[in-house]
Amino acid sequence: MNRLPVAERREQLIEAALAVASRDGIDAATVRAVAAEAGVSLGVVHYCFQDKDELLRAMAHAITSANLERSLGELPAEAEDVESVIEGVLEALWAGIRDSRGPQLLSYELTTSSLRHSELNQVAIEQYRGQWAAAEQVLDLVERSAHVSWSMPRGAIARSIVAVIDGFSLAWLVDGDSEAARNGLQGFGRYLATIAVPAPIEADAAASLA
Amino acid sequence: MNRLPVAERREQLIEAALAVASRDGIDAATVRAVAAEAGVSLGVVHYCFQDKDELLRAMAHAITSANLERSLGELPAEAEDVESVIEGVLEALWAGIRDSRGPQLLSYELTTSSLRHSELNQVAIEQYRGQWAAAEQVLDLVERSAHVSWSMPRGAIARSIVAVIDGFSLAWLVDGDSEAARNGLQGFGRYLATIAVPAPIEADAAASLA
DNA sequence: GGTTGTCCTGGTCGATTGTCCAAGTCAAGT
DNA sequence: ACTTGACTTGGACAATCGACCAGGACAACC
Repeated sequence: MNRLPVAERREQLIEAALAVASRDGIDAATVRAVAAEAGVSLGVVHYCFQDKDELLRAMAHAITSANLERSLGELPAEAEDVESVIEGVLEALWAGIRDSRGPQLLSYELTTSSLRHSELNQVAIEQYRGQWAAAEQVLDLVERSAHVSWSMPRGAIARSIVAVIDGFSLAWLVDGDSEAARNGLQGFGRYLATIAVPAPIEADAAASLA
Repeated sequence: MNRLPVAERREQLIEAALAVASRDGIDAATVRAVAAEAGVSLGVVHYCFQDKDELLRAMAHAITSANLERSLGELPAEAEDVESVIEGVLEALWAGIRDSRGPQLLSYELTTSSLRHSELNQVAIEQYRGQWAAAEQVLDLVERSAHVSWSMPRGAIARSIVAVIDGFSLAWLVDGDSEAARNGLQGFGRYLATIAVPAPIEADAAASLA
């Protein structure tokens, strides 16, 4: 067994916990299973983390960050008409979910666990705050790409984006119908396009017109 | 302890399991906790159910049926314009969820548990089949009340209704913002109204015109 | 080369879990 | 009254869990 500084060992254990929980569910992420996945002995976990809850909180933080990066990582930004931009963005978000079934299911397990166990109280709300913020950044991107603003409060739209993606993702996890999820999100994209309004002439846009 | 025929005892235990799981989460619904909630001794549970999974499956079936009855139970059916009918229907569905936080959270716990544990394999899909069917019946109601049909496949619309309600409900469970959920669902209602088209004259409608 | 402190090992403990069982209790039928 | 069968009781069991600990191993520094 390699000797590692405690900080690196923590990261390794967090990744091991993420692997176990994504593969077999959050209940399977026992201290023993995580230690085995990481290839270390049982005591190491309690040497690096005060207790199991601290490990789970760290894991939750890791998956939240990973989801955020994934969401904002590979968004297409080709300037076209509003509808196409929105469709492309939603398609990219959906592709990220479809290709990570285990972590996505784990996210929902973390949400419900957080709502039941006070030790994980902050996990769910942080998860959603991150997603709502990411959705607002997506709205920024659409605004800049398609030169539009919105006929509804941005916060409300961001919340809707997260809600709709969550809803279709959950259904897809249950029945595996990717096509239905795609179609549903495309329909939502068309709706989003209807609440986009041409942006007023602003400083930069005015400059490009001069 | 009263003596009861096994069938009635089963129902009582299912209700006890529902109470414990709704209040404290699905993990808290241990055989012992359920027995204590029902006021019976430990052995009774295994006298009435082969094992714990059978009890949980029965509980899941009960909550699915309850959700279905609740959804279709108190739908307003006053004939007005499409938008008002849809808004009223969504408001009724949302009210049912808002007033049953524990069971609603339990539903999501059951969904994720079902997706992880093969013993509960059928639970989630039955849950969703029920909800999709209920959503289609809601569409029926709107059609008859407002005399419209739809410019999209009914199945797709039903799936969207369930997805959107799921998504907003989940967010509401996390941050408790009822107003945001209401507003989001109202926005979805306005969208639904845009994909409703006036119904072609049919037999009964034609008769009422004669 | 000895010392110090970090990191790792593997066993052990008490608590909780699902499952099982031998015995007890009670109502109904003969 | 007595038997039969349905229902109940509460303890016992093995398995698994998080937590803890005494000690071994290793690298860095004096």
